[in-house]
Amino acid sequence: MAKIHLVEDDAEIRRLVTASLAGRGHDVESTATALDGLREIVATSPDVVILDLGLPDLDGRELLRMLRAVSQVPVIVATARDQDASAISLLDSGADDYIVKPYSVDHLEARIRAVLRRGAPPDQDRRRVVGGLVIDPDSREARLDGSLLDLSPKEFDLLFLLADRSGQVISKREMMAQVWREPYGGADRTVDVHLSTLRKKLGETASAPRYLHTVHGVGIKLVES
Amino acid sequence: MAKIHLVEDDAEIRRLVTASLAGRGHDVESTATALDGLREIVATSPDVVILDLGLPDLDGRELLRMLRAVSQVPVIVATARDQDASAISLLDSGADDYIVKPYSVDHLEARIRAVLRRGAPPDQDRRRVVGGLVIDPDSREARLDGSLLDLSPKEFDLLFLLADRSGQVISKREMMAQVWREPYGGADRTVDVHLSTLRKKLGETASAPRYLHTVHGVGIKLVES
DNA sequence: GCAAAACCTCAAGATTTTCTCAAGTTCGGA
DNA sequence: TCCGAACTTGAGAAAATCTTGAGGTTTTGC
Repeated sequence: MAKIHLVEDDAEIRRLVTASLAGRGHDVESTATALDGLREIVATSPDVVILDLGLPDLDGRELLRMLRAVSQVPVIVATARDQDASAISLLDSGADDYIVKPYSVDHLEARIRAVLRRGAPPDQDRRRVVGGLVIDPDSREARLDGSLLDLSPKEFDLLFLLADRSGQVISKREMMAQVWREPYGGADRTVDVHLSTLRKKLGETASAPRYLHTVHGVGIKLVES
Repeated sequence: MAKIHLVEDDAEIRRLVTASLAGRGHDVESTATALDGLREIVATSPDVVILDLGLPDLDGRELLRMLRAVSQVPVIVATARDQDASAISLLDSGADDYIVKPYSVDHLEARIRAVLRRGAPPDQDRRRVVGGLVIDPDSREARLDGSLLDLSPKEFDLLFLLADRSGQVISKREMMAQVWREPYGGADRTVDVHLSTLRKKLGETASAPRYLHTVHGVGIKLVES
């Protein structure tokens, strides 16, 4: 599920938490000291860091500050009950959440989820739907009437460009500029060939198009039927 | 923002989605059954319909078909994950988009925006309208009394030029300059021939013009009747 | 009412633009 | 380095469009 890094000096707790989270499908690594932790976190860039206070070599606040200098990773601070106040104040220093020891792994996982959800980029959905065609640039999947199309990178980009402005005619010159990022040298069959294979994969022909309609002398537009 | 109608039999989901969308400034109504939904949609003509599959009284496809018989309103189909394929296939049956349950309201709103955007005229609308003639240079579509005309590139450009300055007389010299980007050699039948085919496609003749009026000795002007 | 000038139409031939196949070329991973 | 998918390129076929020349019509000026 998520890649988690645990910084915790108590070997027993480390073993326990690691095992529990791993058992829930997470990818867990751990270190026992602040400096090791810092190094590992930077090297492996986990999705979340769980940081125990009271590490032997460095104050939690100190580690947090160093970490924030090099990474935006969400951090959950774990603290013993009597250190409560100090943990809360850590929220101001860059921690994203805290949990009081001893904690249950259920609780911990709930916090992890919350932090991940919060930090995740607003899940804008860039899907484009045109009739029976669904094109999702995030997963780079395109479906026709529900079944997945096997498209090469250029083919996908081309189809997305056309779908993004479906109904509008797009010139080959523009396709070349958008998809290839190159100026268009007139006598170029590259775009044509890609359109041709695209048509083949969409199960249509140039003379009987379902989606890719050529507008002679101008370009191509994507509209259904 | 938009007037939305939700058809969803689960009261809890209905309450939740309604509240969320309303909180974002939308005007939301909802119904729990297909038949109520149909009635309400026809009566209130919303901007978008969100349609849950698996309604108690009627199959989603059935409702969609009935709805399409009386309305062009954009429909977003909501479906449980295991019904995925069926939802996608509904795209062929008149749905405009789909979303998989459970969905976040963020997602839903993104989809709503997408379908509304699709229906709305593009940012800047370059269309020209003269009587029953509509000419859209972005899609390169020209319609006469609602039905699509099949025009060649030059014909389209010519018609657009005339429509762009409808009411004004435009000389052949200028047409040649604008559409052909070439100096005008007096004895040139090219423009005449194109105007002729254009008239044919507009269903008119030179002696009984509806749109293309000849101004003897000067040029042509496009005005209705 | 007549002739000249300006327009219109038709159809065939010339051109332009697209499409597709097949044969290279590249590029990244095994 | 070798293999294979992806991308390019060239050439010819196929479409679609454009142009041209030869009349036929309508309009204008006398």
